[in-house]
Amino acid sequence: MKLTTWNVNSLTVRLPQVLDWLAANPVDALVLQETKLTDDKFPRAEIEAAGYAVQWFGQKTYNGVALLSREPAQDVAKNIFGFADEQARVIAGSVAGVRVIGAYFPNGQAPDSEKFVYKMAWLQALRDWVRSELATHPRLVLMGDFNIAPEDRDVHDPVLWAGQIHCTPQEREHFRELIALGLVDAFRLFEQPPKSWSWWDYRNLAFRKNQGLRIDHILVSEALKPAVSACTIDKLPRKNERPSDHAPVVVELSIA
DNA sequence: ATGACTCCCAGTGGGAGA
Repeated sequence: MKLTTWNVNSLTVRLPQVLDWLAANPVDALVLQETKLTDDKFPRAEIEAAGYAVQWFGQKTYNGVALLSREPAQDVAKNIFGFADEQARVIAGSVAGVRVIGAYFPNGQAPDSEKFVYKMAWLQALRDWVRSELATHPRLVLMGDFNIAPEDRDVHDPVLWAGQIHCTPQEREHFRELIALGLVDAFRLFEQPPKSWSWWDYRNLAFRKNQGLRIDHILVSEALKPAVSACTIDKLPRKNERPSDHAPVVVELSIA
């Protein structure tokens, strides 16, 4: 079983790249972030024609998430249960016996901003909700654009980024608390190339210089951990013309 | 370097992203 997360930074712009990628990389489920589409504009027909069932939850201009899957997802949920949120950030569904949660975590903008306060509240609500989801769905995968670089080795220049958004102690503590629910960072189960990032700024030739952050993650529950056989970042789409600034992250599970 | 790029909605610029 293969699962993938990809922040596409506008599905309107990136749909052809997503379909090309899926043709070359068939997966059981793919969660997208930053679709930036209202639900009436979602390209359902094109995705279904490519052989995927799809659920989506979007809004104008910002945010927006989707869950593509070979088998139709069951028990689909949108956003964090019990957390009133005007922003479309979470979509969840059960695919082949695995609870798949796709999330676009708030950016937070700056540690002294109102958006950071929202990010902290969102993270707390997510944790409480994921705890209850785990209780009912032990086989669970939480993946998406976390907008958190968990450790200094996830940052191209930890001195430059120290205390900056994505790298604050508060964000990293929230990441550790998610892990403490009984999840594991699938990427770190394996030896990885040093300087592995999932995002590179569009500016400053950052991709060419490999100056990035690892902020897109796949967390799998302890029940699924023994089944994880690989986890990789696919840098290839970042080399496309008009790429997303994020690369897809792929996890492989040795289950049917 | 208070920038740089890309997207969006706007409307011939500005906010947001990370």
